[in-house]
Amino acid sequence: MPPGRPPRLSLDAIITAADRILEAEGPDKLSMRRLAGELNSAPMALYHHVRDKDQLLLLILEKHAEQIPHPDLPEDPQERLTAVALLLYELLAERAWIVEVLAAGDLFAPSALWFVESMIGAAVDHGCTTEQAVEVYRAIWHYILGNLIIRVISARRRSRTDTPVYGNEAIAQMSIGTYPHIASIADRWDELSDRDSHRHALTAIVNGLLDSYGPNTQPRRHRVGRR
Amino acid sequence: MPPGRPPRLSLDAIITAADRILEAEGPDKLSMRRLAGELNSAPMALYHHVRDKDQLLLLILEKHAEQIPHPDLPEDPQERLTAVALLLYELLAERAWIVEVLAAGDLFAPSALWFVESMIGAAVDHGCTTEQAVEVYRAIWHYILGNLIIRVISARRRSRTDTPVYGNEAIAQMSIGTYPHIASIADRWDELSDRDSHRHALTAIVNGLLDSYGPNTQPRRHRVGRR
DNA sequence: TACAGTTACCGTACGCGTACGAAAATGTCG
DNA sequence: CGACATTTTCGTACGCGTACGGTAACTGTA
Repeated sequence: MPPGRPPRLSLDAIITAADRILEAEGPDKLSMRRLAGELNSAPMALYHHVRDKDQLLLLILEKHAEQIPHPDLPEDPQERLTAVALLLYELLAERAWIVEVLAAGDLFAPSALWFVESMIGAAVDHGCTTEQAVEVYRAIWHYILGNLIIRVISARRRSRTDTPVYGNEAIAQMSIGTYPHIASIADRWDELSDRDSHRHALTAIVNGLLDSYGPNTQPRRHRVGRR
Repeated sequence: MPPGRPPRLSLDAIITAADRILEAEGPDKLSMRRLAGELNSAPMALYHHVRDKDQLLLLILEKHAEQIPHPDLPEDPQERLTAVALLLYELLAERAWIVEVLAAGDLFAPSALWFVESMIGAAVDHGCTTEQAVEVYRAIWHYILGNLIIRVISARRRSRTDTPVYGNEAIAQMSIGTYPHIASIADRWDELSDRDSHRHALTAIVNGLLDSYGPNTQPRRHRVGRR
């Protein structure tokens, strides 16, 4: 029996309670004070088990990641990389709350390392050096993160207030004459933005990255001609 | 002379003061209370001129954007798109504080619309339809944003505490055996992450996107084979 | 029993963004 | 001179994350 005051809280209980609030009432309702209340404890007591709120969210993500089965993947490296990236995207998109933490680092919960490994592995199988594969992985990750952040944040803003996003009027006004392309689609901007084109874009990005580091290919700083 | 209490504050003065704090002491020091103090005013007085802090930051960005000259660009659409994207990236990377607002929407200050227009225009010149060009632009923007966010946030974390990022120990432990590729570069992870490979990645992404929507090309949902 | 060591908890306090409504300072009108 | 409408400023208050230092509850040892 270890010495010291016996714990009343436990990391597991904290994570479970936090996850429950998250699922039931959304990320806005999850605060350290609220969580402590739920656990009949003081807010600062949580900080003995958790460094900060970000780490708590990360731990919740880890818990989720553990339960995600690893699917069978295509043989072809290029297809495989695309498939994993898409899978990762969709899993994260279902959990809007993580976006706030994801930015903190480029790797996530330990259990989610599988995704990193798969993506780097696919790039290596395709012919990349390990260093190149890491760069490919990071580029894809940056794209996914940027996409998620914009999607989540603007969705959240829409749900809070009914005023449209910041500068839509700016588009309409500024662009006439000066910015012909923008003007020509200004009225359909939101529609075009909402369309989930991420499948196509992700595929194209993967192709572009792998092509640039392809087998029998020296890294090219700029590829000017087409094909 | 309009009726009503004469203003003591002005939007311009607010923006200027905020920008000064930002340049001089960094984003951490810019708070609404501090800013109000600087202007010999009460915090809530600012909110008559500005919707919220995010909008204030956006206005500062707008002020910066006005002063950025529009450079000459390459003729070739593909090169041009890459050049604009790189330029945009570098301009934003110099202003780490904006990252926090950028997420709020996919377009930024009105003056920055020039970038959007240039990128969409280049894609159109390359042979994209307008709709496709918007998708290309957004994909590139997502990548840039994701890259910036990770770069800025992790840099900020490093500067605050000297403890390394979250799960580096997790990499080292978890990955041995299970995740061979990660294990093989675990010790060099930070080094590889820091390397600014964004030029190459951005070029490759642009190429991939334009190829996928290229001239004489039907939009392909998945391109499986190579070349 | 007394005391030290160790672990877990918590009370207080700070600065943050900002919602809300009252108050101040001007114009105009009767 | 009021009375009023209009515009701007501001005092108060809420909930947030969390730094800091104290206290409580247990173990072992003297």
